[in-house]
Amino acid sequence: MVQTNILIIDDEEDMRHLAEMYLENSGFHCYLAANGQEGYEVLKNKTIDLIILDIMMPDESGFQVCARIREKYSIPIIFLSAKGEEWDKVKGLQLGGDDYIVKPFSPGEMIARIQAVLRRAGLTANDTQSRIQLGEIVIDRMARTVMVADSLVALTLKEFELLLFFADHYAQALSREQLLEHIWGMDYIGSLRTVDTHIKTLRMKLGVADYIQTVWGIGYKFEVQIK
Amino acid sequence: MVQTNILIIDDEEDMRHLAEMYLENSGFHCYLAANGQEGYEVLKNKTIDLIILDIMMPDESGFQVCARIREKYSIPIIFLSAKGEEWDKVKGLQLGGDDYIVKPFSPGEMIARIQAVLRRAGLTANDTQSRIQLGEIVIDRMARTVMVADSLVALTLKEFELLLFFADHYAQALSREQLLEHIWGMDYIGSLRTVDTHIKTLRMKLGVADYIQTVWGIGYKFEVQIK
DNA sequence: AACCCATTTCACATTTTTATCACAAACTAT
DNA sequence: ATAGTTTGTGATAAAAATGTGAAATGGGTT
Repeated sequence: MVQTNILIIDDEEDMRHLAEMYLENSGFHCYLAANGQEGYEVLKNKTIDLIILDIMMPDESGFQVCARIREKYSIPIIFLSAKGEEWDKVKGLQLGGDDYIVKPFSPGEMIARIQAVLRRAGLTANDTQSRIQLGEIVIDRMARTVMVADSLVALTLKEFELLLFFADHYAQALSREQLLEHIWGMDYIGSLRTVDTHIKTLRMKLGVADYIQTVWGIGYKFEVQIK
Repeated sequence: MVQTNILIIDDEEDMRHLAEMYLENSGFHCYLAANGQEGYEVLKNKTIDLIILDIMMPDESGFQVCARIREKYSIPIIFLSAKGEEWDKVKGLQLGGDDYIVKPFSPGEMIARIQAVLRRAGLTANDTQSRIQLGEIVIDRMARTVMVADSLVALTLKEFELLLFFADHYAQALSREQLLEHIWGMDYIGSLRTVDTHIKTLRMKLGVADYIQTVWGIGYKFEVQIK
């Protein structure tokens, strides 16, 4: 079984090593680069499955580096952004299968995002591709079962798909429109509030811990709470 | 009827009994050992077909136990690992036909893995391997016969193929489309509901225990129920 | 042709899921 | 604090999916 190789490009040494530590701990193998130039060298010589790329870097910005990488490679890229202000810029870009993480981030968030992106890219994120674990929740895509704290929870079709979509977009705020479009289909005509009802039942079934947070004025976000 | 004997080596009592329950429910016979030493004793005195071995154990680690077992036996071993961090160690080992399961696992996943490993290991013209046992059901691929609770049950072609496909995709939710495509052929044109009728007759013939579950909005799933 | 059996289709009963509404509660901005 | 939004939720109606008995179809055999 082949290891997943991740290239981290960030000018801050501390951040590089922090990310490396998180990732190595979860069984990924890391290559580090302090700037775009070093990154290109690694890309030339190693097989990289995913790139984590800081946006704010002195010489070339992350966006510039991304553009240059994209000339030759279609490797998924996850952006790291330091401040909230850059979010929308990243959002603005239509990045396809890619994603972005805002600092500071938790190990769990980082791993979840990476797995989600790898899953979308069709790579085997973890060996049992069928299973996703998020906190006390274990989702089995193949069996279409969900276990919460080691006991099986029965979900309906829509509930299951909702949870799966949240898992694939871990820690991202998702609008009702987005959810309806991806789970119900873009031809869905009906009330946005339908989502609310399903969120309600999902919350109930997933138990006391509030995995699904309300993002006021936007929609919902799935995240494992840190106690 | 030939029983498949499985030896479970794990220091945690709860985990031993959980695994035992899962396995006994699927028609396997289990021996339990709390450490390597106890395991060796069982191996000396009993015929074991497969070993489930926890990696993280206080005295001897699972890896050490594995090495000692391998000096004398070539019985397939499935590792149990508790944390993500150990994955890559397991990955690193070239374990041949063996496998590993990451906790927490679902009953379905465990059974599916065991079946897969047994099938791979069974390349040694051992006629027991054309047999698949799932709970009270024993399927003989070669003879194309099915026994439920030790008595022969006559299945039609489609019923048998359906059951076989379920067995080969144990604990997976399968859509009517998937079933039609693989059993009837992808050129099949007709009602999806045809599947329902065959499920109905299969359910009837397999007896009271509900092996075939309905997965609402998707299709069906074959699984031995835990009482 | 008549028969047997497996397979498919159909129609209707039953069950489960989904969508909507109305009102309560929570939040935001002034 | 107050008005105006937005979200939470229980109840209920509507829709969709499944279970099932019976009838129709089809292929092969006597």
